[in-house]
Amino acid sequence: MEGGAPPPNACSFFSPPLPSTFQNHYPTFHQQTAPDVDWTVLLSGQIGFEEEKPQAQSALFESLGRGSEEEMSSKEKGKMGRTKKISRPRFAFQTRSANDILDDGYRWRKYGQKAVKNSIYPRSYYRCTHHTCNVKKQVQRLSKDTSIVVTTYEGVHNHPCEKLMETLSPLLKQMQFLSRF
DNA sequence: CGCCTTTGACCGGCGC
DNA sequence: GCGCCGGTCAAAGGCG
Repeated sequence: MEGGAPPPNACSFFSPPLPSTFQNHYPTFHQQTAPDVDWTVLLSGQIGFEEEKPQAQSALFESLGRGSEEEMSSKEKGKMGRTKKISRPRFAFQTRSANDILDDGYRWRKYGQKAVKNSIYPRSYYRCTHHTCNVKKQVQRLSKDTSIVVTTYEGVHNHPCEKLMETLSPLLKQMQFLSRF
């Protein structure tokens, strides 16, 4: 389903298909990515809301072994306060990389790992460590092509990216200093 | 000591 | 109702 040749290097990944929301919220991707990362497929190039999902994305979800991604949209079960069923933006993309974990500038805490059907590799579940932010992501290596890692983001960060701030703050200080003259 | 991963248990949805 | 499956919890342990 990946139409066309995969972009050869990491940075070109950002050119056309990247959704602006993604760039806004994961600004450090192009700075932090390891050299061995080869961005192969960005699914859909848009935030995959549950109502309208792009073809490529549903195709990926199928290839990941999940029939449908509507599982989050049902009513509030409210048992144990465990489920917050809010319709959240979610999208997935594939990368070709030796390590499963991409450094996207945010801090993540792993909260689970499950073996999934149709895949010899487990799926890992991560949550953003920021208190007020409950963005999640799933990471899974494809069993068909073991060099490909599929990352699925769910939700939008409601706080700045710490690593970006770290990188930027000395620059900002210098700019402030220079602007006084 | 704080933050993280690991890991088995638990829960809900879904198909039969 | 039952069993499978995916997602989450939480205790325990590791590491700097």
